[in-house]
Amino acid sequence: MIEVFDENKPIYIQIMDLIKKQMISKEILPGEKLPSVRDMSKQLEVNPNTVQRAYVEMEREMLVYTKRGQGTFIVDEPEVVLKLRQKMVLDKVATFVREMEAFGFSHDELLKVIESYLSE
Amino acid sequence: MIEVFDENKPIYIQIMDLIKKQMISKEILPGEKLPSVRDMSKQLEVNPNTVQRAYVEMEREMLVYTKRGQGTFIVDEPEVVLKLRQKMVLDKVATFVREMEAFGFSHDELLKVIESYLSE
DNA sequence: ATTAGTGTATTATATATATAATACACTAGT
DNA sequence: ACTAGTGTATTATATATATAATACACTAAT
Repeated sequence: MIEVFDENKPIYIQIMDLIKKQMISKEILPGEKLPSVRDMSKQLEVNPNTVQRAYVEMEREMLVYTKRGQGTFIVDEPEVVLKLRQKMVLDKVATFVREMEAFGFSHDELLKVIESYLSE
Repeated sequence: MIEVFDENKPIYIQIMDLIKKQMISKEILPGEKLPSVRDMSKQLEVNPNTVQRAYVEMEREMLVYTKRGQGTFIVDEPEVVLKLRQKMVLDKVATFVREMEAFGFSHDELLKVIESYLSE
């Protein structure tokens, strides 16, 4: 499995994160078809059942839907993707801030660290 | 197990992260004794073997050492903790930036999102 | 010597995760 | 009707993770 987000997580979770990332960055658009379970499993060098599990979970989260015999598709409503984007961005920022605070960083220090990192 | 960092990770990894966080934020200092395997397991409501595994892994990483019959201790050299802090902070910042970029955020947008989050 | 508190080791069991191989069912195009 | 490409289901196996219960070995204090 390719490393896109975090290791030490189950592969099926990593696959879900990968697809969500593609939805958010508009690499896949509402209504578009995902690679078939078999294709995706070859692409990621992962067992088809693992991809299947990721697809089923995402269907449960109402982010994709399935047409039997045809494939699995991203939901058609762009609003859903927008909300996902907002939620994931908020989550990432909140987690980052919380963890930096846990390290003893003030908000000012935190901003400075990022700025200095970005200016390299 | 208490949720301090990330779920979807093995508990023994979460325990290691928890201790590292305490080292970095100076909640535990160089040379100090960690809670015994049995105490820690009660504190975290986790099996003793799981705590043991976390301790062994951290000894492998040279962040703690063990005196048989006495306990497990944070390394004595403050430099080691400083290096850990630098490494973990850099890692967190880099990961955060990388993931936000993957979401399609420019550096400017990224800074603005954090600033607006912090000013709430 | 005894005791209490340490780390350490062993064995068994359960659950989640991942792979593997195979089969079935639906859909679209020919 | 046939075929290729879909999702879906089943069964078996392996590995990592976590718990549980127990025992052993070392250290310090009494």
